[in-house]
Amino acid sequence: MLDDRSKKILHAVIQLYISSPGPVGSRSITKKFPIGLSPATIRNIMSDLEDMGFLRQPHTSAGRVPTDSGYRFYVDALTAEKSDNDAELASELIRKLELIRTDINSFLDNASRMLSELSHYIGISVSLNTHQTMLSRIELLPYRKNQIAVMLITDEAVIKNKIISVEQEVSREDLNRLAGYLNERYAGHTLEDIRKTIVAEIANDRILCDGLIREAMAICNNIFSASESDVFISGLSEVLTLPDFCDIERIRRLFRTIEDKHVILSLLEKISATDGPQVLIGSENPLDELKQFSFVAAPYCEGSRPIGAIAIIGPTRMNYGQAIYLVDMTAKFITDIFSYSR
Amino acid sequence: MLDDRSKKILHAVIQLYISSPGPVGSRSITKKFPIGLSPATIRNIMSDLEDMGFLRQPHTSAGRVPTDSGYRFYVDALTAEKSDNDAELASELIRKLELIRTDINSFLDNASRMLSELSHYIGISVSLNTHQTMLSRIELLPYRKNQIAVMLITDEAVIKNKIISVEQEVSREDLNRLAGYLNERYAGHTLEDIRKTIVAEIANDRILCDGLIREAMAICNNIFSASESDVFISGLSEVLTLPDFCDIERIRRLFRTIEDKHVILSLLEKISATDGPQVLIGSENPLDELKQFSFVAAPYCEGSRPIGAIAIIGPTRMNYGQAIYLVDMTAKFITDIFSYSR
DNA sequence: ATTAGCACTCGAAGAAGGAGAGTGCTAAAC
DNA sequence: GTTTAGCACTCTCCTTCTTCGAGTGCTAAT
Repeated sequence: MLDDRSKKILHAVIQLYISSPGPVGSRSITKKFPIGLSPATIRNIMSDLEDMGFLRQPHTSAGRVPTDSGYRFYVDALTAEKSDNDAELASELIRKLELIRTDINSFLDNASRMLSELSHYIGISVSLNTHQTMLSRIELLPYRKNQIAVMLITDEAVIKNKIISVEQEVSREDLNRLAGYLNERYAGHTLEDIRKTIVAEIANDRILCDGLIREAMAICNNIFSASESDVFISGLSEVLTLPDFCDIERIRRLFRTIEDKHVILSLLEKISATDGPQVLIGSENPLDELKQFSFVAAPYCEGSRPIGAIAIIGPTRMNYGQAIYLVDMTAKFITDIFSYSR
Repeated sequence: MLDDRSKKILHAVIQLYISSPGPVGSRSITKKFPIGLSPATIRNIMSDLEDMGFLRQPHTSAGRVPTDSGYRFYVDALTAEKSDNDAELASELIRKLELIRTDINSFLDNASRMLSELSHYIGISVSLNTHQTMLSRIELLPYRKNQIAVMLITDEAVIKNKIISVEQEVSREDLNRLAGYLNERYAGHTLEDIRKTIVAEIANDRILCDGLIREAMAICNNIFSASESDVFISGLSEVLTLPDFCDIERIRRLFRTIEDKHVILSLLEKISATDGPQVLIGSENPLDELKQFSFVAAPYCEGSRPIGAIAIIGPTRMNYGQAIYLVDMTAKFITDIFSYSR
């Protein structure tokens, strides 16, 4: 659909714009890129690219700026040809990934931090709560008065623990019996299934329950009802250095949006349905508040089941090649960790 | 040291400045505050206050702005007389505090969120790792291949769990034996003490250890070495609405500083040594990057031992009365939760 | 088909000039 | 002696105007 020359010029505009913001003029292209064409010719081509919707003029007689579709075209070409990468970045990445491996307890925190440090954009990592998580074992322990400590050991790296309150005190023996029963019955099932089963049982036996069993049922219901996912966000300070973020109100809205972790979570849940790195550019983003930003995300898996995701949020004027590389490598690395430690 | 009239005027300047930034002039004081004095007299007094270091002129022929010492004087007077509070704020606070009580699992996250929502500044909450935490019980469970899940149940609300890697696989029975041994021997001791004892034992028995015991010792050392504290920060988007934060570079430095959780942690550790709400105003702050901001913090305790802290960070032009009220009430509330659930 | 030349456009940056708020000082009033 | 009115002065902020320069689109020449 685009001839080779047009493609080259589009890429040139985008690369210049990424390296420094502000409209790109025809002359600066001839200076930085050795295409054997004069500024006038380039102007004509740029005008064509504008008609096709890949470029845009902020105002008459200004240079051109990429549109979201322009970036989209660029990114698609990029992923097709697997860009060559900065060796320095690669070694830095590998060094930091090893750090993640050694501290499995806070790998999510470390991953988001690492992504933001290397990309200089916002780094995000989440553990997804797909309800497909499988229960390996459950432990119930008396905690304080009228409280029970629950430890859910799942097949993911993250152990969930929770304190729940109960109406009447339950002895350690009863807790052990209950835990034994739950393990025998539910180990190997997904949390979602267990929850459903328990709800059904409560409904059925409502009348004949004696005190302890009803208490036990309430406990189970509590345990398996809402299990939160973890969300880690780093590098908010990084994006403040970018000239793209000179408008405080825009940053505020962005921060406000991502401070609400549910939003991030549901977005990444959708994304992790497909595998490999996903890129959402500006208006492609489903959320209004994020339509001025770009989003590079990839799920990480245990086996073939996605159990979390990592992402980078930055301006649409993003170094996509680098961001995709970072996200892709990191997601694969984490997936590897889960595979080998099986 | 200050006569009554000067005090009133200082308070007037600060209150006007807090309600809207920009130098405060003598005439606006006479308009808003019914002190029976003319602008000229007030000018004279303000000039005196400037000599004493409580006020400052941004430039000749501009109004006055409070200095850090000015705020300090104001805050000291404030805490002495226990300011009367907004009834609406109070009821809102109580409503949200109840939410904290019902969800003990994420009370820190909720507390920081609540503080930022009510104050419109940055809300922070941390659980301190003072090494004085007492071990109630330890559970060891096989996790993945060559990994063990450890659950430390302490006398604080927060259960710490951790996955540690071991060199050789350890059977479930051995883990149970080890856990039993540790519980029998160390339950009731502080984590710090336990760590020291274990290090000493490793040093002593280095030569005679057989494989399993050495492995066990290594595990223990790993468990009790570094246990992280939790830090929750909310409301970064809130402060971006403030006119004080028009300088992006300043915000960036602030965000950069508080994104490094160690900094926050050590600051709050120091603060929680003394009880009751603490206020650090601008330059009183030990950290250079925070010298342009103010810090209101209070520890929460279990019994009399501080086990965490909550705080508000805002501009020096902060509504101190409200911030102190919020922090104080919240800290007391959390302390209460720990006392009653004993 | 490409390129040089040229008139034109538009924003950024700087200069100039009020307007306004507020001060400090002096002299009068209480 | 303290307080106040009056007044000249200062400094910022905002608006307007101008200039400058980068870059375009068009036309004619290559």
